[in-house]
Amino acid sequence: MERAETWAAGSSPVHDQVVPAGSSSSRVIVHVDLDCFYAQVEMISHPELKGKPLGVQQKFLVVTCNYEARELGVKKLMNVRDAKEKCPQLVLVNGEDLTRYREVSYKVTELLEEFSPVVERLGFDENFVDLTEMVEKRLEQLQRDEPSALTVSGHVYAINLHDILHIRLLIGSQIAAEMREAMYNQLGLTGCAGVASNKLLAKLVSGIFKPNQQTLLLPESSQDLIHSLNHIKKMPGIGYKTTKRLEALGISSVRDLQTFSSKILERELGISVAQRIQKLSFGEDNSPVTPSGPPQSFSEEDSFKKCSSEVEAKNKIEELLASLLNRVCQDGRKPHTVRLIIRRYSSEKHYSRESRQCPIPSHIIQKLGIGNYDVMTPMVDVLMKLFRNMVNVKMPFHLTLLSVCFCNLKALNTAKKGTIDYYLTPSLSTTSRSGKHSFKMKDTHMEDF
DNA sequence: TGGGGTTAT
DNA sequence: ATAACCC
Repeated sequence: MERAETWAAGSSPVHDQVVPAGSSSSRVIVHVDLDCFYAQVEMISHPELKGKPLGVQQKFLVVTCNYEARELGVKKLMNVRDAKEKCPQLVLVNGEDLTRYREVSYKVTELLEEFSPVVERLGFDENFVDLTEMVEKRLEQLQRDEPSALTVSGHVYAINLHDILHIRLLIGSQIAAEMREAMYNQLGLTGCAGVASNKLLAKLVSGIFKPNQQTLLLPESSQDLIHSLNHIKKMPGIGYKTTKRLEALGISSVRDLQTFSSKILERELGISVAQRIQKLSFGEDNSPVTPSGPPQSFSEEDSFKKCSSEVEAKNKIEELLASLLNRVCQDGRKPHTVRLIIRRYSSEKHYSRESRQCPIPSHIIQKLGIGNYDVMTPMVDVLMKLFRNMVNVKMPFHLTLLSVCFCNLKALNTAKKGTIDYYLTPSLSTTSRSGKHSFKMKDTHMEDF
């Protein structure tokens, strides 16, 4: 593998900082970012596509593409028309079904969790891992087994081996290299990594050398890094809306935000957002790496030019629901809430969705683990009630998106017979022992209950 | 702009 | 239920 790079231009002043081992104030975080993820998954599924310019299409967009395509001028989220014009040889595959991408995405997260359980997902192709504890262990092991045996492989710039913070980050970058090696050996995937002292900096630095490389940020270079962002909208955590409001205040650069009056910013954006983003502008981010665990929700959506009848809507909802039920079945947990989301056509207005949600009736929840067709009809009925609550079907309407979401997921019941929980659990102490449903219990695995 | 996700209010 | 953020 290529060597790890350290992003630091100038010479670093050598001031020894004494931070006690295990000090809570200094963390080692890695951000792992897969290269053009959907395109990589497609090339693994279809090896004959390797070497060709490849784009992944959703509706009329090329949502991502491999580096061969990028060299020929194709960009992410480019129109299919423009992309074909730029690059007539472009091969397109449909990527509207996310199933395979989702599966591979979780394999990556699980692989990273083997290094350290504290892994936070960001989308399908990015993960943060808090390496602080693992680094501490390796440091202790080094001091015990091989005193003064820490070697730097490859060229690392401006590192001070007498600075314990540098050493800890360096060990973090060694772990990052092992993670990328494991991703390649076990899953065939390449990606970037950034190692730094917090999530913001790790994420920013992971993108410095692209593709399939990793970068270590030493604390002395963090100001250079954040000022290399030429606009505040590039700062993760400052989105479309906040950018507009900041621009209205005359703030456009990172330094503008750093030097802007905190009082006025708090008045304009609220204390929470103001304080958070102003700290971000200094490269400060104390947000923890929060283990993602299993997903909080499952959703499926479809967008289209026009849906204007109830029958049409019902057909689309049935399609979304069928896929969702398979996913819920695989997951094992049971959702207790269902939500329907729509987007209405509007000529100008920016992108707004409406939703209605309700609890899933308990008799439907019980049938969720096992099958498909018993649940299909009553669930569609529930969803169509939500639909008619949002859309007056007696009036003309024009929708451009439908989405169904299952959330409020609860683990399967582990209540054991004879315990208080058992008798307080309706599905166990009442329904499953009484009458017509009891035969179903024979088909399902009792240890699941 | 797609087809997903999360948290805060 | 919506709005903001992330990919």
